[in-house]
Amino acid sequence: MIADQQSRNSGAALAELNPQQQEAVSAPLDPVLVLAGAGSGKTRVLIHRIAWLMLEKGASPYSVLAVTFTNKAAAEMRARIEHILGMPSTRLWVGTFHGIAHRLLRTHWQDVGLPQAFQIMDSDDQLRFIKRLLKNLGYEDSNWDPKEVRSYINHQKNEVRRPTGTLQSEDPARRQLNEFYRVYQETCDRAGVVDFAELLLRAYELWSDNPEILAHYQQRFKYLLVDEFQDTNTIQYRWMRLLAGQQGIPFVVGDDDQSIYRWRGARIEHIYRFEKDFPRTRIVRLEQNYRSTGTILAAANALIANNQSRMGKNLWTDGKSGAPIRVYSAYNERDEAEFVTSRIRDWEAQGGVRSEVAILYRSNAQSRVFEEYLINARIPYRVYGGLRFFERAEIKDALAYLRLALHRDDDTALDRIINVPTRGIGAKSVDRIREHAKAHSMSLWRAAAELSKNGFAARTANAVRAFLELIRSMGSAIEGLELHEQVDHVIYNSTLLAHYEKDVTEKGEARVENLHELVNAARGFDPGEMEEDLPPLVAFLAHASLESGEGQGAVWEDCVQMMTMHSAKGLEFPLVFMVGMEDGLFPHQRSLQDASGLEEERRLCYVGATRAMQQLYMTHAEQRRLHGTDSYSQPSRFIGEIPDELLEEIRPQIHVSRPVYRPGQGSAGKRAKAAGFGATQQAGYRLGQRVQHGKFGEGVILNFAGQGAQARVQVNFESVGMKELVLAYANLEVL
DNA sequence: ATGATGATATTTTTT
DNA sequence: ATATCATCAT
Repeated sequence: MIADQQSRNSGAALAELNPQQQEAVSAPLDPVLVLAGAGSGKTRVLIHRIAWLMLEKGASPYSVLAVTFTNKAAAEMRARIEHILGMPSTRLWVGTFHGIAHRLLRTHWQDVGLPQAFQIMDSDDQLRFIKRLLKNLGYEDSNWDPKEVRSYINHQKNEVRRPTGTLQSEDPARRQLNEFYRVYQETCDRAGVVDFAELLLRAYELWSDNPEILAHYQQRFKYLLVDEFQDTNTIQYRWMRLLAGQQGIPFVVGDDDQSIYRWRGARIEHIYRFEKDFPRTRIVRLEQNYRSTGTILAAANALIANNQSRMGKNLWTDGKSGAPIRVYSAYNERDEAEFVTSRIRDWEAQGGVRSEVAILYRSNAQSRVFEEYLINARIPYRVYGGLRFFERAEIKDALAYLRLALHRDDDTALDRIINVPTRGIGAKSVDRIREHAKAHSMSLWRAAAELSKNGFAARTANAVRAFLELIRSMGSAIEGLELHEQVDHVIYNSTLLAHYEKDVTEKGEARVENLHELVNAARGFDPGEMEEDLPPLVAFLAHASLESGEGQGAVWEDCVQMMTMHSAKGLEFPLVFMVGMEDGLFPHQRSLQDASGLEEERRLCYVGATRAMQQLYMTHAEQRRLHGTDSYSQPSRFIGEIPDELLEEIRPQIHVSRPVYRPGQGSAGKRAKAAGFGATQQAGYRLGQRVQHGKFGEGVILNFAGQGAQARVQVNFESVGMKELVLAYANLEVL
């Protein structure tokens, strides 16, 4: 299921590559832009380029910097490089932009004015931080949404803008935001915490402000390789341009048609301007696809051709054209799930492997119905996405204790756990601690200490003192312990464990399990060379912030894979279901405002379709329960953009798929409600039946109501949407 | 200080 | 449907 299966150890850098791949891999030592379509072996080319540089050009591993966007991709890349070189490549820098920036900052903390033991805030920490600060500054009533403030600040940073540089704005609201940004940054600096965007910005400034340091790295990293180049945002691009300078040899690989992260700052334009910024750039196109059938590629090509702004590429294959793309029109989301489930059963019956099947959807909420049906059919599945290990509340709580035990002045940590588990220090008291801290510009810790001596009522004072003492004793108790013993000590003595053990629900059990798993993670923690000079606990905490912990405790069972189309990027599956293909859902309603939003949705659809190797299904529902109410929509326009001759419409089964009653399942009530809506057939009509109306045109029957002469029917018309008609007068023609 | 109740707003995700 | 958040009563 990982892309690029052809990668076998070839021994030589150029073996088993097609001519275009070879051209890219062995391009002269000048800047190279590889435009690589889906499934054309782009990561493979990047890896072989590194091997080629080292084996053919005698490049030292020391001179190579390879950058990716996710930790998973970085790990995979390192493994594949080691595989192809046949030796461990510890000297090679392979990492994410953030990981590399972090490493630079740990080395050069003095040059960028950070404390040696600076802490990293993940976006959740950042949000809490902003909320707290907003409160502190009395912005409570101004209807500022903390999330919007966060995205504003991050956006500024991603665009390489400091508050000082942007303060002069005409718009007063904007000026206020910038002012807040300024205070936010000051507060971060004082607390010695760094958010994700700040990692990149500081690393950028490290170089832009210190020519001699920049020169050192420019000399060292002669070869700079970037994967998924279309996902770079402004700061990342400027950073790599700085490093490349005049002498560096960047090798970037990307696909403008697979750019789906504009909403988080990625700029496709970097692909377009690359050859302007780097003279003598050689552009290589990889258009031969090794993944999908001709039909799937033809559909994907036709679809993406509707986008105006693209560099242009056409995927081709010398393989078979394969089966048509099958389109199923369900009449509601349950029918859709049942259809998919039954097709997966068929796949299994024919000896297919479950992990070769993927259900792809636009938004996470859509997974639920499929889970229900798959559970019922006893088909194991795995849902990707959702909370990762280190993002779970109980884990973050435990880590906050550790952080506080390590640095008393870590306000973010203190704020998080001062009353977790509840120990009688309520919001009011915490507010007073904040006030005091603010008034005397001191940390929350010191403020709490001072107020506990003089200023709180006896009961609160006692509670606060007990808390302070708890942290102090933790601090001294964990000194000198092994990392996993430190973690173990904290989860017990913080009473977090006992607190969650009281919760006998599944949720509570999972939390207890997670806390134990945290001890395990600490036991198995290997700082790697990036952080080997740091104290283990500091390294562990940085690791926890930077790596959210994908794949923690993953059970390797043969499972159907369920995920959003976003997270499917880079993966491939023999059998793919793209579900919820409805206008409003996909393309998503909120992207329909402007053309560029729609184009990004189309690229997402392109990404989804090109995941499929052999068989692609697209399904949509006439009626869908969304946010608790029913909505009705038309098939996605993207289906219409695929030539008819590539599609095969699957007629709804004659039996109306009414959920079967299953004894012992909890949601019988729900089901009864759904089924009890009315008959599923009525005098020549059935649910899902296409009908023609004199005035409204074509539509689909979604419901029946009433009896005899009052019998009514709900029809979703293509032109006017939902209508309820009295059968006796409607004069519907069955199609 | 805390648990219950009602209003609100619901893409996509990595670091 | 559901999760999160503010407000209110205990």
